Amino acid sequence: MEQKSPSSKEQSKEKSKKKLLAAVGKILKTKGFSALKVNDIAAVAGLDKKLIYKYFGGTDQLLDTYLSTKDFWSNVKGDRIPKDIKDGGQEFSKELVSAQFDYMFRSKEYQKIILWRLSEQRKSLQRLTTTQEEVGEVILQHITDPHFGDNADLYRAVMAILVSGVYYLNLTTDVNGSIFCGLDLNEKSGRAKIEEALHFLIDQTYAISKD
Amino acid sequence: MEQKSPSSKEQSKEKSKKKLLAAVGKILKTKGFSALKVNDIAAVAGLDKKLIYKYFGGTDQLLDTYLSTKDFWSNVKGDRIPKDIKDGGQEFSKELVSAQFDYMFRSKEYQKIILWRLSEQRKSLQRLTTTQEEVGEVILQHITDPHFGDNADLYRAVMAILVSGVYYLNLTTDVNGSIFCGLDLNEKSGRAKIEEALHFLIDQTYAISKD
DNA sequence: TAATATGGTCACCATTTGGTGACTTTCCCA
DNA sequence: TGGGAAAGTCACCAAATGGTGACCATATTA
Repeated sequence: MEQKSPSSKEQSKEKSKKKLLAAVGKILKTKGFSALKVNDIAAVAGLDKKLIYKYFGGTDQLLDTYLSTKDFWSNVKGDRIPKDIKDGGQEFSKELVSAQFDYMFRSKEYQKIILWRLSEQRKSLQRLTTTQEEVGEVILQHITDPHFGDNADLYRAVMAILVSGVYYLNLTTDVNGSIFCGLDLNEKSGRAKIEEALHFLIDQTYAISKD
Repeated sequence: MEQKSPSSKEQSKEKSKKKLLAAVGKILKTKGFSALKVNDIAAVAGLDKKLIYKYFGGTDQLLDTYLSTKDFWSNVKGDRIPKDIKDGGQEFSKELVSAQFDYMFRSKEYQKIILWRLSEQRKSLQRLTTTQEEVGEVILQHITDPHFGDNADLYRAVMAILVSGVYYLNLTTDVNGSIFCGLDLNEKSGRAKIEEALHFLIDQTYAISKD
């Protein structure tokens, strides 16, 4: 396979594409998905909107391309799944949930994408869901289902609640005041309390398999 | 204070106002808050959009009026707070969370408002948050804080997670597939599992105060 | 019953937004 | 070096959307 060195035209084109994709990210982070209009994207990119149609076919395809470049599971899956799990995944579960809680708090982009996914039907967003379910299913079937046996569904339900809680808590801090049940979710102390509770709940769930 | 019987004109006006408010609800339920445009609201109400400006001052005020008529805490607060709580609110907590889980599942309108609140800054939505926090605070301070003592914050954090989880799970069933951690949240069986887990987690949390 | 006030309609305008044809500029290559 | 291909710009159009003045119809009232 020969590697043709790109001409300056091709370089320019790729550069423009990247500018447009970057503009999408910037707008998403700052104003949310509803502000992703052709004119605005082009303006932020400093290019003519015609290029969006030329290079991507339209706004929708640009957004799909943008989303497909994002992989928000790299912070969780793969290398972070340890080989030797002796505790039925207890510590791993805690790490996973904590990582989600922390990562989403820091990544406004991820927050906006999750909100987007709650608001709009879109194949590329759907795919994100599917991927996450698939990754989750591997962990569940290989590690926790065997450990919990008859209670496998209980553990699944607990994780569904905790992960959902992590999502919602991070979504709500941005818009509403950051107070939830009297805890300030923008303060370290408040977030530490949540994390403590997450670990506590997971420990309690694992406790039932040690009767 | 004399009660003037309303003239037929006044009746007509009130009727039109109600039609407009009803149109808001209908659109919100079916298409979400982003579809709440002047033209569409007027069309659904079967009236001229000019009336929105005449009677409410504009779309924003119409929406605020709409939201202020809604009280989504009537299904929880007040009459449902029992007088004689012997268990530190354990059963009451379970009822509360279950009621939320169930109510939100059935009320698409409530779902859309919660999603709206995550998406847009708006005083009337903010007020909803404040009200909920206030109601919650009463319960927390009078019932659970005393019961949990030093662990009061842990209980608060647990409830924050559970309630958030309930919110998110009900939001996600609508848009993404309804599968979460392998559980189908549109099926009775899946929802029963979640409810079981909610109760389990609350029981486990109360268990720490009985060492 | 005639004047007035008000609910309600319609036509119209300005702005925003998505989308495209025609043009210019620049690079590549025969 | 000249012609073609492709990057990039600009002007323009159409539809959607927010907003308003002028008008009509009818109930109330002097």
